[in-house]
Amino acid sequence: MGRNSRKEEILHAASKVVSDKGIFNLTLDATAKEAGISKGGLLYHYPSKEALVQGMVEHLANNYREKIANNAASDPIDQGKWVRAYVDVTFNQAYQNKDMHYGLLAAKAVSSNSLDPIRELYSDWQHEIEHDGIDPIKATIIRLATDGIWLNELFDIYHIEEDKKQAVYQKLKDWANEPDE
Amino acid sequence: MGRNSRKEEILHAASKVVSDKGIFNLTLDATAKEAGISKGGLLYHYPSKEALVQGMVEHLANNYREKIANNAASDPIDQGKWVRAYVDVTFNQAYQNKDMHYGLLAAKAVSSNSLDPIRELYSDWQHEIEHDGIDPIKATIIRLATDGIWLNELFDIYHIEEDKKQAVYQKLKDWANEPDE
DNA sequence: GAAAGTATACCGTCCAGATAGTATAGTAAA
DNA sequence: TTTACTATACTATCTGGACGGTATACTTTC
Repeated sequence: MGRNSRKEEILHAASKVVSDKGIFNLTLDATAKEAGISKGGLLYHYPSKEALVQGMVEHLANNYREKIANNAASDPIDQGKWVRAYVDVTFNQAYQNKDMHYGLLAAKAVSSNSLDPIRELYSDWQHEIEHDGIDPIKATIIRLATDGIWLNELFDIYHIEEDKKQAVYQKLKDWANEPDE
Repeated sequence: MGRNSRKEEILHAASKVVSDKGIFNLTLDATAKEAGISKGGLLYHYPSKEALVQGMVEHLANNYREKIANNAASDPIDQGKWVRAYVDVTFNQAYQNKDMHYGLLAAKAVSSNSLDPIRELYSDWQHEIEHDGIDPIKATIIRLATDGIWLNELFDIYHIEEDKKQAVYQKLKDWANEPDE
């Protein structure tokens, strides 16, 4: 733990700064203060602001990829397993460390390449989802609707009510269980 | 035209700066240069950066609201007209001045209240969509999937291919035409 | 086993450059 | 004469990041 968790603490602190104060206030000073270390210490771990944001994105991408892969692997039914995994993890697990999503906001703000790991991730998932044994367009719509929820929340445009969210979740999962039409 | 279009030109220039150089480079200098006016002239129209961003968001919200309201009003069939209007406009019209969406990015970066007009807009639409004569959960999913497309593009996470986009569009419209289940 | 060296993990200060916003003097046109 | 600007100069503040130092633990060498 000791060795690695320090860097994670910093990433978490950076996310919190973005979440609390917005992207423009994601500064090295603020991050260091939030993480309880000095600016010098922060720069020891992440030698530039860009490296810090890169770290946020990579951490997020790795976590997410692993979760969904595990979920898909443990699904007893082959047909639709990737779609279900995507829906399940995004609805139920990703919200627990939602603050990590703020890494995306930061990445979008800092530079365009820093989003590369995310683009690759979604490109891979899209491929799995389209070859998942269910109608690829329907599968894509399920994916897009799922994205719609978390992107709306991330952007602070529309926050779906909990009961409505559950109803949407159920319907999307039902669709993911129907065979090819 | 003369009086009002100057302000619009400035808003457009600001969007272009965000689109080309990212949120962090949306500066007053860069916006003025892009709009072909002096910094003093820019500040004459928008006395602060926040006012500029506010202008971007309000202009975007007004345009969007009007387009969808018109589309819904001219739909011969009552049932599902708001859902269809939302899907139609977002898929077909909003992409033409896509750069305006960058106002959202800027607003998200600058301050949280500047997104208020957008939040109100979406809150109103969500209400219409849920009372549109079709299953409200299904209607919400259609809305979310539509959001998924443009938010993914705005965020630069996933760009759907044109033919796939058309197929999704068709299926969503079909669903919006089916009666209540 | 002491001395010397090396790696890791920080701290705190300093500075150049960028930026928002102000001020001001002047211009053109309606 | 008011409106709609241009052009330039200036201030105050913030920020990234470089840098020099410190503390500790481990390793090598004699």
